[in-house]
Amino acid sequence: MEQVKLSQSLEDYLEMVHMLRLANGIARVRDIAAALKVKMPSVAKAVIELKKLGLVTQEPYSGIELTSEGALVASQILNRHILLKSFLIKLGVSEAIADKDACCMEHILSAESLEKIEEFVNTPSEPSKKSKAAKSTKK
Amino acid sequence: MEQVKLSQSLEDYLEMVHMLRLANGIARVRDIAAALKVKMPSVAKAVIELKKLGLVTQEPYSGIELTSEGALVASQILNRHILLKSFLIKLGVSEAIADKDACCMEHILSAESLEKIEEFVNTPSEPSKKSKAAKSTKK
DNA sequence: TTCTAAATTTAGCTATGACTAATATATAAG
DNA sequence: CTTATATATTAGTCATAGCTAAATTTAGAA
Repeated sequence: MEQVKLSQSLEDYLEMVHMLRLANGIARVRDIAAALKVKMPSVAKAVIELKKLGLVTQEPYSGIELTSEGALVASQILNRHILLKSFLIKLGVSEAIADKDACCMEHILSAESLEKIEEFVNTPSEPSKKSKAAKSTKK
Repeated sequence: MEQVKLSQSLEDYLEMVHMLRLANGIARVRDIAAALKVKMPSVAKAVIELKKLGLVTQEPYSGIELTSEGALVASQILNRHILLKSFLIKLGVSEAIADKDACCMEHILSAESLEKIEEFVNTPSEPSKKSKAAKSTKK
């Protein structure tokens, strides 16, 4: 595997294809545009790029499919998103903001930071009544 | 104050002007280019933009100065950088990676997430088993 | 079936932000 | 003081990624 290097924008499009297919079974240009708050021609252009990269396929005028490599990359991105969202929520960030910020962070963090964040998320927190004082880090 | 909305790129340039002035007393195009790993003409262009926005001033062929507003915005960005770097280091990320990742995160996180991260950083941690945590002489 | 509306695509414009090459200015060496 | 080198600027190219307007195709309603 040659590790495709995607722009943040293309990562967003690819991830959204994956999410819409999980949610609706199909990823349509219209829905991608609505979800990412861009216009349909922007989606069409992005899909052309993703096709060139071998990450998606599409019959003309129909829904977008993921190739096996596209599915792999998309799920990696989605996993980062989920991890980062959980992480922010654990810090006390509201869900909506956690989702939005995770969406930006998922494209930029190094493997090392992601790893440490994962360790943190997987560390059970002590009886959290409201304590802002973390005590024991039991693993 | 009308809250200038800067691109990530311009935030990086403005922050670097500030850092170089703190470190060397002067921010030169050459040093900004070296620090941000871009070429000098890219810096020149960015400086033109920052001048238009009233954030920096510059005598032709000399160093870049911050306006009072520029200094304010730059120090806000730098403070975010410092916070995020401390945060990553507290999670166990190495200093170099923490610095690099902080540099990306500083442009994207919402006020709410920054606030929660700040709370986390300011929470004393108990003796960690692998204390490779903060101890470093940051520059 | 026919036609209208929605979805998709194409063409082309704009802004940002990088680059190289060439020019202008400043600084340092002799 | 003159000149070579370093620094800064200008001009122009390219890629990304958004947009609008217009053309094409699909699909649903009459």
